[in-house]
Amino acid sequence: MSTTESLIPEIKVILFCLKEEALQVLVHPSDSQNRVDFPTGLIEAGSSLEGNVQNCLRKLLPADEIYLEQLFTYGDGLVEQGQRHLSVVYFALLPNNKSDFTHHHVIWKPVLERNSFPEYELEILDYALRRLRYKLEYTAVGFELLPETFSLSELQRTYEIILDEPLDKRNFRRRILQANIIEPTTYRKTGEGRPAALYRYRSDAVAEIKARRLFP
Amino acid sequence: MSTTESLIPEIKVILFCLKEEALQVLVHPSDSQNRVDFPTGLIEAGSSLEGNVQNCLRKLLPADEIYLEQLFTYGDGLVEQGQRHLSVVYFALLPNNKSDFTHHHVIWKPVLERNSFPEYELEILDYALRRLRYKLEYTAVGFELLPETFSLSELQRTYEIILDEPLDKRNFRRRILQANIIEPTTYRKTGEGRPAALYRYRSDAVAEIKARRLFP
DNA sequence: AGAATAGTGTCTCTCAGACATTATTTG
DNA sequence: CAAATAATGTCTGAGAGACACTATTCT
Repeated sequence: MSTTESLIPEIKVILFCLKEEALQVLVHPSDSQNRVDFPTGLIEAGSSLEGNVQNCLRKLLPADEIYLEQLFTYGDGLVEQGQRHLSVVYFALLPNNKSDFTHHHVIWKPVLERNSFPEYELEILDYALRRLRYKLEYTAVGFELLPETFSLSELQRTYEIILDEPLDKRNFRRRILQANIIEPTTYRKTGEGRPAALYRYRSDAVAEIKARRLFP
Repeated sequence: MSTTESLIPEIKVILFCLKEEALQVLVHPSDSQNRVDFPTGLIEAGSSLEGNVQNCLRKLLPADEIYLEQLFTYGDGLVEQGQRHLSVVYFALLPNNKSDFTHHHVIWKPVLERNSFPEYELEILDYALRRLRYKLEYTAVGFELLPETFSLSELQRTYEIILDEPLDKRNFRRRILQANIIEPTTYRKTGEGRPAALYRYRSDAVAEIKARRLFP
């Protein structure tokens, strides 16, 4: 009942990225054992919540305008130094061609290495993952993890990694194409096999997807 | 950029209820025109966020343990008296047999009377409504607006009011029954027509529904 | 008997999932 | 021409939506 306790409003970001055939998250490594932590920042009253998150990320990596979504606000999370935190948690997606940077205070951790995470962080991570998987199904948010143009095979692989299950090639293509959110570009050759057509998502589909966001 | 501005964390509740064949929300009526406001409370560091919301509601009405769900956290909402608010918004559902109370600072307003609400409140309300409708589809949350036992017709009517569209009787019953979340009880007679079977939801289905909550 | 509401079953069409072969490029 | 990856179409089963009549109670 001590109303004298101060309540510190902060934001937290769960930033996902595809690296080395695995879904990874950005964390601050910690001195001892597995006390990793997600990037966190005090909320500055000067700008919007999303703005705060973008600012927080800009300090850690050289990418701007990242896909963001509010996840949940936790009020009874960590009690540290006798102070309570009110954490507004976001999740964010970083295209994999922008994930190669080095900043000595953050590293990538595969989400499947579950014992890298303390209990509380794991809970948040699981929830973020559920949301990501869920959105993937109805909103095709997978693009946000890829460069501007990509092949259907790459996109399918992205889905498979996130969902952690194999998908049927023909059914996948049918679904994606008839969702009418991507459009073809030109060709590209890799060293191996038949060249794949490259797609990008339709610029007007972005707005459409935003509008489809039931959970902004 | 003035970090000196203080940021006041608060909670807000959008409480829905079924009254007079309409979906209504609880608001503080305001002196002039249409400046209604949703119930709001400062966050006390002593208890959880949900606890804070329940406390806030207990001050306004004689009902306990109400269905709650976190909606969204707004950081750039109202700027009042030079202070910014950080509003964690919840939505809540009140069974219609508990909605008859009088408290001089709150009233019920039908959600369809859209011009009763100022712009910002309307935005929040719309979002809450979308979420409610959405959850109704996959989680059968409609029960939370009815007394403990109810007929299938009453349940269907509830759905129709919330979704604001007529539903087919046979399809509705099929869907609800095969979802396996309600069980029959005994009969009751109304003055009119054939008596309807009364149902309640399966107590073990409550846990199931909670588990199905993708968005806690 | 008439008014009022409860309760019940079938058909059709669309969509999701399983599934194997051909096409194009490189070395 | 062998290896590697891209691209393509059909069938089947399940579930959603449209639809009309019979059953039980009350006055």
